[in-house]
Amino acid sequence: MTDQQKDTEQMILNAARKVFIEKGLDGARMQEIADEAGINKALLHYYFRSKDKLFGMIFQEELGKFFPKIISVMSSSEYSLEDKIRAFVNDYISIFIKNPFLPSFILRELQRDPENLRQFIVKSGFDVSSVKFVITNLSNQLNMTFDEARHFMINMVSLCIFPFAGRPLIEKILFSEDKSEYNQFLEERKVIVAEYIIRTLKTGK
Amino acid sequence: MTDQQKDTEQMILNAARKVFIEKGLDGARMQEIADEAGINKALLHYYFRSKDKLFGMIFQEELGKFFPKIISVMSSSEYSLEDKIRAFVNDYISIFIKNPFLPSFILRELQRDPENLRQFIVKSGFDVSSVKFVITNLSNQLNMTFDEARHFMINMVSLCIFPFAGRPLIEKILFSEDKSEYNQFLEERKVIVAEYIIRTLKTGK
DNA sequence: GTCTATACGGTGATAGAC
DNA sequence: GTCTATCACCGTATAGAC
Repeated sequence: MTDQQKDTEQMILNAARKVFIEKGLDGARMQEIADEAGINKALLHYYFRSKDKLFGMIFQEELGKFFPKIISVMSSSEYSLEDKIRAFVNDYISIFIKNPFLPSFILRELQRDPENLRQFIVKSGFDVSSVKFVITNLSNQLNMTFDEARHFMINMVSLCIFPFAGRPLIEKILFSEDKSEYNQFLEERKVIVAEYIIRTLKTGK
Repeated sequence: MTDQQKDTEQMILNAARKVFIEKGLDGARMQEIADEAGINKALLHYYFRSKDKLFGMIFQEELGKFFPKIISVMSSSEYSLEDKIRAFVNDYISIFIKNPFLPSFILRELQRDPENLRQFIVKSGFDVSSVKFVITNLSNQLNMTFDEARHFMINMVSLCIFPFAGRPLIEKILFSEDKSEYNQFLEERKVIVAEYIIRTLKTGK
């Protein structure tokens, strides 16, 4: 593959990523992706055959980003549980600060087509069983049932993700016009959410 | 307006609600709505002029459901703070159990078009300032800053909503094929989330 | 009010020149 | 590999009969 090919392909992917994440599969237009990439529609099909194929590439990539890579840290024995929670929350929220529309994108497209999810998860290289393993560990450490630990885990993830997925609404209702205020708020959550969760552990369940 | 008119109009709205909520504005087809309502496309336009207009009706309605009506209860002085939290969480989660796709729908469409949000909120009759009032009250009762109380409030809402918006993903990763298991899980959260939040109040911040 | 038929624009995809 | 031109289809919207 020549450099030129690689460049064009990459430019297309970058353009597609931007448009698909903002508009979704249904809302995106091949013309808009072509414009964004500075080429024409025909070339999109030359490289990726169809809109669906191109979308698949992007979705796969983004799903990979979405899955918390640090999940395995949660099951290590090197750090205290509290520090693991701090690391998880901090890293996960940081990912979304870097990719603010990632949560909305993933949630939207999963809703649109939940059927193919399993194969996408497999291809993304995410190890589903590791999450169950983490939860089992949690249930042991915290004297909880598996079900309770699952609630706990999902609570943690909810607190990280929702302020991104619900940003338009929350921001309009509870924040000023100044976007930096909400960004500041998200920044604060790296610490606040972790401490909030840890606090629940200090009282008996 | 005759009964017949009212019936047809209502049938269209019911069909449109179902299709729009599932597919979103971009994914929905007027043909599908017509089929669902047992009529033809032309009649849709006769009653609602355009797809956008029809969508607006539905979105407006659903946004009204989405806003927690019980928010004012939070600022009453009749119940203890803990009981108010229990009531809020219980009622809010109950709404989503009855309307499981409401959160995804609202979040998706807000993401698509955040601009017109303000006017939609106004028309939905939701009083934005009441939320700020509740948060101010919270900050007084809990010896917090406004900013901290806002985090607290958003945490509470996150824990209620996210398990619905993220259901396809969570269910696939952490639950069995049996749908009733996840429904049971959501049912449990009416109590678990409230107690989880209350627990954070019992340790000093 | 409700239907069938159709106009009209847009969109994904392909053909073919260079 | 990249472009222009074009096709075939689909989706919204309207015309007009009943």
